Amino acid sequence: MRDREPVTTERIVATAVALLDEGGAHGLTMRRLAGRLAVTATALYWHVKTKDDVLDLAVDRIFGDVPLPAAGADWRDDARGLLREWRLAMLRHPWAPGLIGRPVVGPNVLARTEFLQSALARGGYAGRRLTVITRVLANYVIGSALTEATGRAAPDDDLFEAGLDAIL
Amino acid sequence: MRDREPVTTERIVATAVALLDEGGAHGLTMRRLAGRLAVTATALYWHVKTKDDVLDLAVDRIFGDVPLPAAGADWRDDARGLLREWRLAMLRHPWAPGLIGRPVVGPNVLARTEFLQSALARGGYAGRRLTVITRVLANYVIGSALTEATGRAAPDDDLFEAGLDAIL
DNA sequence: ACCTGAACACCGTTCAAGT
DNA sequence: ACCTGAACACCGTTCAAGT
Repeated sequence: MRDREPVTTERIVATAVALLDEGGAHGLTMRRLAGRLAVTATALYWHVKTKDDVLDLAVDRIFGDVPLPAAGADWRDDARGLLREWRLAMLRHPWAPGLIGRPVVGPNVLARTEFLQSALARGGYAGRRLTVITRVLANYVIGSALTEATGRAAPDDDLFEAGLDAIL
Repeated sequence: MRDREPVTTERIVATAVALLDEGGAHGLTMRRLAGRLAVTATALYWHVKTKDDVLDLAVDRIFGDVPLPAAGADWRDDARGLLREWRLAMLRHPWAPGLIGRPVVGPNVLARTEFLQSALARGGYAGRRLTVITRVLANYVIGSALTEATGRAAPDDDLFEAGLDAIL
């Protein structure tokens, strides 16, 4: 009852991210989420259709922290900088890579993917070659984050960078 | 009560895979699993420590279907053949990529990773370069399977193959 | 428009008890 | 050794009702 800011979708998502950071996928519960917002669990369903919605929003939310710089001089630096930050954002929220498999693509993820693609296009890639290289890079980042975030492989910035060297 | 074969860990895992195939991560329930085996939910806990154990076993189980050929003449064919089958196994069980993020590595996954690494070693990779290329390839496969299995990207064998061309 | 309360149909897991 | 039954502390979600 300390909590008197109105419940908004934004506050729901922010709190969901906090809960996920604290307890992993296991830590997010509609009831717990509601408790944090000083509201009944059932109240959430006025703002949000389902728990899966909350998960989708939470995943997209953390990609909002990946800086989307203005296109710089060097397209390669632009692309690699984005991929670097992309990976780091997921390592900061280790529950994210496993959830990235959800079918929904949020606006933040979309914007970053498009930035990557346009940087590569400036590098001379086009058509099918552009599609291939974009996918290879994006999938490499996702796979890396997934294995590193769960401790299956120790996070290693240099190794990740060396992998980029091998591709781009 | 039709079911009179004894409950074993193997049967538990096989049934778990079936349940996951039918209903995704959402479809696997200790109670449902037990029902299929004509046994009480609590009986499972004699064979298995926790539901997470079942998930780990199920993930490793499907990698047992990835053929581990004898090392052939062409190391590149060996490596790419394995990666191809690896991806296909995950696409046959779309719940798997998202669960691959669990910390536990089972023996089947381990054996396949080692086969990949040894094929690449035959190709002349060694030391740090070997580590890097192994990771790049494994992470590319995992990332591809993750995005394709959930319909975020349409599965496309040729595109996947073209990605391999760009790396190896 | 926004929230509560009660209710429904579930969960995973523990533990004493049976055979 | 292997399984049951009862129990505990939870879940997500719907829906009528309140303000």
